[in-house]
Amino acid sequence: MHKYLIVVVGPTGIGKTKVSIEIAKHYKTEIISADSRQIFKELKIGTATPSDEELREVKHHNIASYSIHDYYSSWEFEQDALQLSAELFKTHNQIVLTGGSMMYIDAICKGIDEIPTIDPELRDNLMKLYNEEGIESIRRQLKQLDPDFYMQVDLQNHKRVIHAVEVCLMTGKPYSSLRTNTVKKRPFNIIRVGLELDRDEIYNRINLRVDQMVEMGLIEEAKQFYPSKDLNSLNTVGYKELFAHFDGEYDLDKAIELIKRNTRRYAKRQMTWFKKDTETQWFRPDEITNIISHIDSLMLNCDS
RNA sequence: GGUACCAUAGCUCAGUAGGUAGAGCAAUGGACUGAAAAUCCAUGUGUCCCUGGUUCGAUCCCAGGUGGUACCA
Repeated sequence: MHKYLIVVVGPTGIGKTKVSIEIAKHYKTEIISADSRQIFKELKIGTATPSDEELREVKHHNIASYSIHDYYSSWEFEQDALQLSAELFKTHNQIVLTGGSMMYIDAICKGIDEIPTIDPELRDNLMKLYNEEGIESIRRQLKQLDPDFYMQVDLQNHKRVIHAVEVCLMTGKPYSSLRTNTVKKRPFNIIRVGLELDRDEIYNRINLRVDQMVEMGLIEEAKQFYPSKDLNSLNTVGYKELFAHFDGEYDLDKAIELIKRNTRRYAKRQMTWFKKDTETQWFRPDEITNIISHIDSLMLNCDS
């Protein structure tokens, strides 16, 4: 009997939680979340973390397991998720992986290259340089340290340029030499299920969900973390707009409008990313039966 | 019922001394290998309300309609 990782992807707000619970219940298994913000225990309302009831229905992993003050990235996620899946596959043939964090999904399905974690001081220094002198000085460094990558990177994107430079400085090697461009072998099969709806429907759901978050106390939740607003973990839709509102940049209605807009844009980016994968089979979130039979037929094919 | 004003992009509006049009917001397409709910790039989508008239040519001028708003009855 083979092992299967059932990966459920789709834009934010489309109903991944519900569908993945149904799938997990059907196969009597557990869920690994691939969500870069639900992983923080402090963030509940603004990240639409599954409710206590939902968490009781099916065991979820990688939800509320770190603090917003911890350093966490897709590398840590790859490690965590692989270890977890190995553990779960001892007693299950299927595991459900669900989440909207595109790079986290890739980290477990394809793997990411081994690169050392960047010394925070080094990153701060480069960031300072960027803020003081602009992107040009960072670009110059990259051109010298890794001319190959300089040619392919988006030179307007300071995060990419800075990251390449910090990797070069950290390892003493060109960043491009560490990029293997390979997909890592995994000890399990991957079945990809995508959830989709008409754009209008997704956007309506998002707008509605934001209003519900506000009713549930999103503003109070954000207020609580205002002192830590510069943390990367809080550079998050739903919080950053409220922080700006607390700073007096605009009124509350405007903040809520921006949360809706930025969530919509996030959903669009997710769709662009997920649509690229040609192996994903797409369903409406209410087609549970079809989804299960699709998974069953893929497994049957593989096992025979 | 009368008078006035308005009707242009999804929304709010600008504009054309007559040569089929442009801002803001919203939106759309895309990139993505350790910050990824992050970060970055590109893009104007239009029966200029309808029907006639004048004109080489009308979104613009004229007439009539339709819809809206305000005021007067």
